[in-house]
Amino acid sequence: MMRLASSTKRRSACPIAFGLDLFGDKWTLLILRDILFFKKTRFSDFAVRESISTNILAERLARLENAGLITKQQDKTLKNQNIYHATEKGYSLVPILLEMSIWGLQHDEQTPVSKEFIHRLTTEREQVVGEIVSAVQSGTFDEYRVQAMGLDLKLL
Amino acid sequence: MMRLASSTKRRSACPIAFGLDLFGDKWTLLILRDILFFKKTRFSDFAVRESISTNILAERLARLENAGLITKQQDKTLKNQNIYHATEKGYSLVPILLEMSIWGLQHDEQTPVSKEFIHRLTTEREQVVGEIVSAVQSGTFDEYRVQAMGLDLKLL
DNA sequence: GTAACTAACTTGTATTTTGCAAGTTAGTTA
DNA sequence: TAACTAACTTGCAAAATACAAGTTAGTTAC
Repeated sequence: MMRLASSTKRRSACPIAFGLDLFGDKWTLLILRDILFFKKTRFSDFAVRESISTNILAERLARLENAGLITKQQDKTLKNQNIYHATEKGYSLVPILLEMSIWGLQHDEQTPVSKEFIHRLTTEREQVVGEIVSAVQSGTFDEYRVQAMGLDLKLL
Repeated sequence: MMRLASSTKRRSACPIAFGLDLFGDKWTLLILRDILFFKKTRFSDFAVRESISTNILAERLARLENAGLITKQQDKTLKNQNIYHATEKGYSLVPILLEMSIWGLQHDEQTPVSKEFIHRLTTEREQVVGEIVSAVQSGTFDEYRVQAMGLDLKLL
């Protein structure tokens, strides 16, 4: 009942509006967070923490694939499962997600992240960002969260 | 019919989700764009380009004020008008908006911004970001857009 | 080989949010 | 003082979201 050439809607020539037309909702960036930061690959693993509805998830994944941010491929051995990966265009959203993470960490009074880490974020920001990017790239972000950010694994 | 302590909804401990709970929609960041980048101050000037509905605008402004990102004050001389300004917390969203702008400029094939500027954005990113921040701070962003980005004033 | 199981959706429907048009109101201008 | 205006508010149709349940191709256990 939708999914046109994606060129249908275009509110203005503003680059921010352009982005928001694609990911300006409560869910899209959380799905991308899981794909980009946590290397999740399967339908049933996305935005589980926030309990996304499966119909919304399916719609967003289709939209992201359509926009060229992610790819969907059938698992070679387990053919009833699909594997989602970010494309290069998808990876280009990392800086936005990083800034949003930093902002949230600095303004969420209830964050479970350690005060020390948040302090480092303001005093040695570039250093910390570098660490996060490295951890994400090497696939050790989960460990980094526990060790550097003081998070409990149970908190996901 | 709403507007509770804003602590009502909280999907997860994720800092990105924390941000999205506040500005995860198609309009909030456009209003902040106008306040932060274009120094707009009045109700009827926000997101005009994208023709926001007045009820949505009113609701978002109330939410932003409630969250401490903007302030609302009555104009001293023209008492039928209100003036909105960003707080320090509001200004802290600039990095996110900047990243979103950069992303949009680099991926919107129909952007009216000059190819030269977009090229500079990839080759001398930090330099360009510095220029933008300076232009915004000095209140000359409109001129900067015309001169450096090759935009027509009519495009707003 | 077949019954139970499961990942990945799809469908139906109630609820919420958004969009659009029109109305209101305090304060301003002619 | 009558016309005008900024800043909303209200009413309602349309779209998006949430929640529960159903479907289906493919996998696993026996």
